[in-house]
Amino acid sequence: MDKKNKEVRVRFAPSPTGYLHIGSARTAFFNWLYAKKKAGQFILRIEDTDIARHQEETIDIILNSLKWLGLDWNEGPESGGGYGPYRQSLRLEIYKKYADKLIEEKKAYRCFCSPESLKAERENKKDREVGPGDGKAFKYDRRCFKLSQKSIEANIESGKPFAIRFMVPENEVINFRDTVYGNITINASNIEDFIIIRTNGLPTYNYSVVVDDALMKITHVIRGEDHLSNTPKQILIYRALGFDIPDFTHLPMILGQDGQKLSKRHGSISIEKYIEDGFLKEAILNYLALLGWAYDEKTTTFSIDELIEKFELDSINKKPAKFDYDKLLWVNGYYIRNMENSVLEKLLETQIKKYLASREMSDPESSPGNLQQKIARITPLVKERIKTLKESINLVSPFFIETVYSDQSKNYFKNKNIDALKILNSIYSALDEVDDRFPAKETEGNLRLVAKNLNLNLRKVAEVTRIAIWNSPVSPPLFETMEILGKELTLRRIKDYIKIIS
RNA sequence: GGCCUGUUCGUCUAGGGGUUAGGACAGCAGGUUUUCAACCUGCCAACAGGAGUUCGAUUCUCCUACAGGCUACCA
Repeated sequence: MDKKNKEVRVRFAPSPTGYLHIGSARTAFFNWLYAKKKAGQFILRIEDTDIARHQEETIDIILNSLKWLGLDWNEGPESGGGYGPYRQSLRLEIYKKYADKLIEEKKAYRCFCSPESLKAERENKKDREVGPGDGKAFKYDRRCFKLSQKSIEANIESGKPFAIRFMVPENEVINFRDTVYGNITINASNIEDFIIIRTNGLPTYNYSVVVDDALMKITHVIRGEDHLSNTPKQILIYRALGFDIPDFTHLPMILGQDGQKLSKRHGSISIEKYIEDGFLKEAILNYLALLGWAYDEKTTTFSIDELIEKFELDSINKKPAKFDYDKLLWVNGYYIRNMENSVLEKLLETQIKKYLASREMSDPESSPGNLQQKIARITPLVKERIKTLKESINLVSPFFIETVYSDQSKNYFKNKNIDALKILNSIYSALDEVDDRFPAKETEGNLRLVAKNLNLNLRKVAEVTRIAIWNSPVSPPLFETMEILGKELTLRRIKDYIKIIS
């Protein structure tokens, strides 16, 4: 069939060694975007062939992070599909079958050498090369390929463990075109006979990935740049097995601010952590899209639909990108600011409930319905002031918990040339005159009057009030805040604070 | 060591044989303002270095430097 008309099938193939890494999330996202753009299929496959590092429970974490990001897949371990199973640990028979075929065709062979002895040889070679050396890396000398049929059988008979090595053709040139990196040519003589099936019967990455991608009819392999150097090996396998070779697209790495591969010491690298810290999936995805890709010279924010429309694999650039947390924060704030209030309310509600639960309290004075209403009134006040959902707690907690004045608040006016006590007494009476609904307009009007009478600017009066009712020099807009707090609470706090500084 | 790849403001990037090298984040300054934000205005700031090709190179070629990846019975 014409390649152009073939249905696009892409895949994301994480190995369950921890959590969904921010870099893997980008890889998944670019695959997903491409599938959506081409109305193709997005396949999820779990590469769990490394027993030592494999952790069963992390599969769920990864799947949940993908779901949270909205990167839904058409075929995968849970959903199934026509090309399963979608976990490599369940496909061992398949790998074995093709390995046997390769052995039969003399394109692979059993290797009885022990890993330990080979490792020793390798080290040895390295030591000897402290001088100019011969310019060649250690390459397995194929000694097990040269074994006679008889000794092979004897070895098998005696139960001697073996791995299976791929027989790399000599003097073969491998040439492929990467969507991002362009034409890559390397000579097979630089590649040693690498292992495709380990002694324990499990396949290695470079082999299983080919078998799976081919059998799952993957048309476009989109993955991290760390696999670019592995691609020639894989192409050799495709050729040996007579499989169609897919298109390759390698994505530049994501690095930490120090230019090193993004790792734990750079801070948050798992999607989970970003969820917990109050990031929005739209913001994360938008930011990730901009790491290594740009649409034009100015656009920095894209909805998912716009990305699907505008995203192109061949405009991805080659340079590794440093992860800029500040820019992510900005993007997140942008999305919060531009969000429907009703949507933000729900998110804030979850956040606030979690916070209250962590303090083992429910909203002290409101029923659940009241809590919702209260949050609905608070939302527009904080919308432009937060960069993450989690951050909202700092700004909003005095709405929900009793104030315990900090030392900073208690001493706030000590060395300032302000008669806070006098001002507060005036404020108290001025506010007491406002009716019980405590509308912002009226409280503001009254406080302006106080300012005028005391010959102060509103700024000073607001400052004093803010410390008293909010226990902080920073708050949401003061008069709206008092309105939501209500007359009773507001006045009570002012009274409390007066007592403290008296 | 070998092989592969890359290098535009601090960061993400646009651009591309002749441009005041553009935008965004961050930073700085100002405006607005009841604080903090948001918003508006302005400023700072880049083609790694050296050769070559060319009338002209940041753009093309080569070399160097630096960085990353692979070179595993990790993925």
